[in-house]
Amino acid sequence: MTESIHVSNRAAKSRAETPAPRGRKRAGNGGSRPDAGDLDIGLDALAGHAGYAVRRFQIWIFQDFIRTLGAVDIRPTQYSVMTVIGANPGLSQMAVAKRLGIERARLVHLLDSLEQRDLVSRVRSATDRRSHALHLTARGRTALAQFRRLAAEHERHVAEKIGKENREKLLQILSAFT
Amino acid sequence: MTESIHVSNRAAKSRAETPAPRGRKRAGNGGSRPDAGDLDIGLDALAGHAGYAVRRFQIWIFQDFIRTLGAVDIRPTQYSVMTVIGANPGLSQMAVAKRLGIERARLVHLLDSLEQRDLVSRVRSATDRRSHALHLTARGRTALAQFRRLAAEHERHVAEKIGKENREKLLQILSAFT
DNA sequence: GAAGATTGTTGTTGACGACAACAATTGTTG
DNA sequence: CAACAATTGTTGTCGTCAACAACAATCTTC
Repeated sequence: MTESIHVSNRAAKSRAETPAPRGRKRAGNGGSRPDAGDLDIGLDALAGHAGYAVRRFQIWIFQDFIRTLGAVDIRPTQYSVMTVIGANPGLSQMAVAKRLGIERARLVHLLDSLEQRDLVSRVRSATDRRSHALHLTARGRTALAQFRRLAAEHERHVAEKIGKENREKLLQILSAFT
Repeated sequence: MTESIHVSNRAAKSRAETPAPRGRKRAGNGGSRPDAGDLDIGLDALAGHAGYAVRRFQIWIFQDFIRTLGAVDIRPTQYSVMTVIGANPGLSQMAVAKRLGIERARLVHLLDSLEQRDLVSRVRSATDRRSHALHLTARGRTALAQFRRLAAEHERHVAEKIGKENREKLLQILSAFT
């Protein structure tokens, strides 16, 4: 009962041909998305399926995010965690996990990593000694500012890819999920 | 360099509160998406990020797909594989993998599963004995027809969720990724 | 025909979601 | 106030998935 979508920023460069309808040749492209030579395979077979389009789009968008923020080694989930903490200092792990739809068990590892890099700090809450109050470190705050600039650059890539108006329309349509 | 999105169809029913701003109470909801009580946490912190919205939307859409096709135990990737094979009989595994952006190593297991259920058959190609020509079995064809009906029902859920026009606009915007 | 490429396969690694169990701590209730 | 239930952070397990690497069998090419 689980479905995953994984993304990498490495480029594929294979160039194979279907054995059955043999004939065409084409150059490799820079991603895992089917190139023009494959699009004539079942062109409309998956059209009209929102989930498939969204899946492929997400693969692309995560690829670009990871590539654009590659220099600072920050991935989408890490960025979202730091963003939420930065906007709401003192939040508990439980609160962050619920806000982002992350398992709290998963958040533990994410915070371990961010704390090791001195970007986030866990402070025992005085009012509820079970929980940790999460804060960005000074280093984390300046780092997040840089991440935001890179993320904005990534958003520009998205706008270039699907169009500025389409991106805004998309954000509007999906605003209920943010 | 990897990012994942996982989805489950189980319902969450936790109901915790942030320790810092203590006061509110609210009822649990039926999903992992943040409920209204959490939305006031960093409301606009992640707004404007297409990737996050798309991620959350995809989680929802996969949840619904898995739930809607739960009776036939077919998940999105399996459905896409059968759809492509059904529309293009005789395709090689390599061709299907490239078309769907799946690793051929991953497709091996997917086909193992589908072949075990007698939905897909691998036939050694006569022209290229390295490759397998993929076909739907008779059972697979009738099954796929049912899957399609359920998938259509799922698409109706999407339309209910974001609006009929918004769904069509979305499909149009993301048509380049299909 | 030998060297290189392709196809399907197996196995490994890492990220991720879902669960379960646990200690520490709170809250709740009799 | 004292048992009991619930919450929080943590650890560990399981299953899914993407990315790789290596391999045998099989083309392709020179």
